[in-house]
Amino acid sequence: MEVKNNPTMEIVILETAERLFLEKGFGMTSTTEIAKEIGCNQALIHYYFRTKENLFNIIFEKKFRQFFQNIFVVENLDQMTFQDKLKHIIETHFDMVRENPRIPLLIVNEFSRNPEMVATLKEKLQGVVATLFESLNTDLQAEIAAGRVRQITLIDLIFNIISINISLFLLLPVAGEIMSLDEKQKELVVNRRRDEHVKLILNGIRS
Amino acid sequence: MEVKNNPTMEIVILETAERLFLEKGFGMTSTTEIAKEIGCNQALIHYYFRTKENLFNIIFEKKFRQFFQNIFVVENLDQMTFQDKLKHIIETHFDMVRENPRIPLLIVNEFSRNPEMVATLKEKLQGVVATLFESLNTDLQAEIAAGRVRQITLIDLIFNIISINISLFLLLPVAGEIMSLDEKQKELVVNRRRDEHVKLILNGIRS
DNA sequence: ATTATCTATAGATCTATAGATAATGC
DNA sequence: ATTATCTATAGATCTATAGATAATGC
Repeated sequence: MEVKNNPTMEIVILETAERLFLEKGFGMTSTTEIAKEIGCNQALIHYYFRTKENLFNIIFEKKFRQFFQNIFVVENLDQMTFQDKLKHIIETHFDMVRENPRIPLLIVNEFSRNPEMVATLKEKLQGVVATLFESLNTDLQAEIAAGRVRQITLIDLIFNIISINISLFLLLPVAGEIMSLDEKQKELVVNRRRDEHVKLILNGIRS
Repeated sequence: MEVKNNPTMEIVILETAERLFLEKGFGMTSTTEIAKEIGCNQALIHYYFRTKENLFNIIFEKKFRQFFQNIFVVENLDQMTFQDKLKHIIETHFDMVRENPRIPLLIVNEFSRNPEMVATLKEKLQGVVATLFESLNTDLQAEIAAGRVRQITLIDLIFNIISINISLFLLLPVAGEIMSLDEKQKELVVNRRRDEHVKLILNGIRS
């Protein structure tokens, strides 16, 4: 129950493990490798976190929350039109995924390795986004009633946004290789796609 | 140089390995496990395929080709309008991904494990789809010129289609769990999304 | 004879723990 | 004294190969 005096090593382990788990996944990352990367001995990893599974779960939970809590971090949208709100939401989400491009892959892979983990975590974030979604749904229904937006459920609309944003960063490494893009070109593509996603979603729900 | 007399076991190994690699990935599938699943001894896997890496590469190459060669399997579109062609392409692609929902994950994961593999394979399918794309691009440019479609590159349009279709099947396991959907409900979602994808893409490129 | 399958095993991991030593906080 | 770090190692894999035995094709 003491406050840790020197949490540096614990943090270094967490950061290094996070990087390696995100890069190579659970199965292809060993505690031996984490230790070698840090420059300490392998027993130290287990001293702080007991098991590899435990270390992974701590990191996974953090990343999972980070991703889902920030699905739509949106404030001060009250004055905006529905179109502008949506544009803002798409762009905010896009930027968040750009900053965390490997989390979706981590989650998808972890789900097939251990579905219970996701099952456990989902309860913890139930209702976090509910309020935003409720207000957004009111707007959406109003737009549909006014004939400015075609018949579509909020869930489909949100799924469209998440899908298009996530898959860009999932596919970019492979697509970049196939199309022989260097880093600079990839960045141009990302910026172009950001606008394209807004256009696609906004146009895509017109009536 | 002999014709194999009894290729049954070789095929059984390929099929079992394919299933396990698709389910759990390269790192978390062992040749021991493949053998146990089949009911033979582990040495047999190596007798037929020498190394695990080699076995995986054979399967990966097959899946990679299967996925990219069939990106758009489309025939007899000549009589159709651009809208109908596009609808047909989206639905065909959707159905292909539905039949092979785990290939995208395999490719994305393999790329971060071994980028050279993808680099090697891309050359082999260069130009396979080029002809279709060329004819489709002609149509697209005509539509844009006629003012029926907004300014968009063919590559962005295709990327939109692939993205939205792939991410549904990548995300469905996790999303289904989070939304507590059973298999029947998931199937309903998939059917609903199929129509939604067509609407999204077609509406999304309107001018 | 040749090919397929098996047993056995080498050698390289990998995870986790026990127990020794070094560093740190009173 | 307590906590952090290290060395050493047990025990469980895992991949790959060597060499024995069983099955099959002439």
